[in-house]
Amino acid sequence: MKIRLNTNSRTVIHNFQRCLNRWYKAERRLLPWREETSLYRTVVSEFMCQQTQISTVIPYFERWMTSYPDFHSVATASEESILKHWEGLGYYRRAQYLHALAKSLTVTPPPRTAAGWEKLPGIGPYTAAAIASIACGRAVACVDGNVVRILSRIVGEEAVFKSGTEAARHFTPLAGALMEDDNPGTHNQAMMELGATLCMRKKPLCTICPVREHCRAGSEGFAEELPRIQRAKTVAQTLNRIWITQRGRILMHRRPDKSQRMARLHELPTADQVGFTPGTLINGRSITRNRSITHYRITEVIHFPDSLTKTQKTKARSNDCKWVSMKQLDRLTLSGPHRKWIGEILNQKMTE
DNA sequence: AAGACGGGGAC
DNA sequence: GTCCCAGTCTT
Repeated sequence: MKIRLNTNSRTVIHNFQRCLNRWYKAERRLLPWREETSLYRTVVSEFMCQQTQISTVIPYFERWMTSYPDFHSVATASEESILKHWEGLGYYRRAQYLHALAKSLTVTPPPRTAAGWEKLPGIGPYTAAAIASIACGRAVACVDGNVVRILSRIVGEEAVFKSGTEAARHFTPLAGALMEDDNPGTHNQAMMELGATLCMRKKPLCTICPVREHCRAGSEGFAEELPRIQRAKTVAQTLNRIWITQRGRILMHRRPDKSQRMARLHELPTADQVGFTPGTLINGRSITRNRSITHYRITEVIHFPDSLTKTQKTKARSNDCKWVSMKQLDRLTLSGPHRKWIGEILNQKMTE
């Protein structure tokens, strides 16, 4: 007999909800934003959790709450400080959107509906539903990567989706049909918790799943193959950067305000920005580091030229490069990998 | 609708 | 190495 979740049966839906809920109450993890709840803590946790694993978020969340206990303290903080708290977490636009959101809430009161939240910066369908359900008690289902994975397995959906976004849209009606009107926030968190701790991408724990009797792929043994989502092919890139110091200062590049990525963050200047042609760097000392983000694999080669020509210094200045004292370096916001590499280089130099 | 975003954990 | 995570925004 094939298992097929009948969403027209109130009895079936009710049973699904009850099994899920009972499991969640017994097994849920204690997370900082669950132990103490507020609208503010929900909003901050949802921003930090976008495309980021919970375990990565927790220390950032704690530090954030110590520095910024409420929306007001975020709204009045400098962007420099906001970005510094986000250093290493990635997707820095989230911090800038959260800053803008806090400022807007000093003018307009917080929305009470998902549609209202979705109009605010950095909030899309998922985050709007999460905040509206968890903090405002609205019965809207959130569909994140966890929920897509669970629902694709429950119905045994073998179609290939072109993107995660398309898959989320596809499963939104089903997620809504499974929604528990009495306790929307708990239901949504239970779904995501199930995805994070049992219905995992690899080796899902189907034998102890509270809703296994409703799951087609689980009962037929192909849960691990779902969902099927097309991924972009890995693209390799190489970037040459320059490490140049002069009288206790280091040359750093501040990314422009309008930069799509990492606006106003600092980096070691690229060879291009300082006017080094590739050929002139071949024989010099260098180190190589790798980083990856989404489907990009970036090899960064950091070169250590002895000095810059006058022309190169002029070019660097015109490209937003500035000499920064080593002491100030700690206060700038760098990307996570940059922060790490610079630390490694400085340690190396100390022991030379 | 597709591509950018530019971190990092878990295999 | 690959996959994808409590996704959103721009083009």
